[in-house]
Amino acid sequence: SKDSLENLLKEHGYNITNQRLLVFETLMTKAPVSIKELIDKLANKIDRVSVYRTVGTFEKIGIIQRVNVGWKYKIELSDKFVDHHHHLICIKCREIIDINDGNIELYISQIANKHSFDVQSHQVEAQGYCKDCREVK
Amino acid sequence: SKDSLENLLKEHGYNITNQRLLVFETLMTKAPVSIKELIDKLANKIDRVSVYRTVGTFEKIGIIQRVNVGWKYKIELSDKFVDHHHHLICIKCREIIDINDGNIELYISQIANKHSFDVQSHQVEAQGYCKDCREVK
DNA sequence: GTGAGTGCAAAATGTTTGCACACAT
DNA sequence: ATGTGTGCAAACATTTTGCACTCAC
Repeated sequence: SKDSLENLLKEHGYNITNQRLLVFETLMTKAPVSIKELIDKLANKIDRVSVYRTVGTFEKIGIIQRVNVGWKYKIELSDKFVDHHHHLICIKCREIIDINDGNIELYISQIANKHSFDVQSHQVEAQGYCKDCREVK
Repeated sequence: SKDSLENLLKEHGYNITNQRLLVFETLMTKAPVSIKELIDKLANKIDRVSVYRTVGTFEKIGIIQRVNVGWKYKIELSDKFVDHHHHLICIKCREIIDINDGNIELYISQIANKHSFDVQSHQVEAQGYCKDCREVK
């Protein structure tokens, strides 16, 4: 049921290029990456500028989403490719733990209804100490 | 029960200066502001660099918190000065609607427990169309 | 062949740092 | 008087733009 990169690109009238495939491939590693990490990982394959542009078009057609980590953002594949989830972020070791649970969506839509607000997307994020770090705090 | 700026500064060994008072005053207008807006509003009173530094120290001692709006961040007074809340952000008119509700904290702590995660702070944010904009979408 | 995509250079924007002077205590 | 805070200049980092060349279709 998950979409394919090629289809999404074609659907929106974008060409399939080696650079776009490479960026996508890098994002497939699952963990959110900062744009700097993305640029560095692909440094000798894609120009920095093209990484920015690819991220821009990927975002526009819903291939990726940005998640906020410590007031910088990171990039991860969108719900079209990965199950919808949220993040727990350890403020010591910087680990990012995915959480999946339907209740929160229900909760958000209830609140939104009260305000006649039509929700298109949402994020939940919590910072704290992960299992390993909470002991040595 | 809310703290005062002066106390917090003194407690942490910071001086009370006109610049810090001015930044605080600007944030009192309640709506989250971007750092650019802050700099511009105070342009002929405080140097850009000092705004950055003031935001840095305010954040360090918990006077302000950053909220994410469309992958940039904005700045607002922390829970020490304003009741804890979350945001609905209209993707058309950019209005930010505060939401207050205790259930979500309960929900987050439940999930965190499952992962033995010790939550220190959290954010919930939803994007969509506000009451006025959903009709003309 | 044609238009979309890329790389390179450069501009624009955002943020941090060093240092001399000014101000709060 | 002392040391913290500020402004200015400059460094540094991040993101965007212009343009000629290249590649996907």
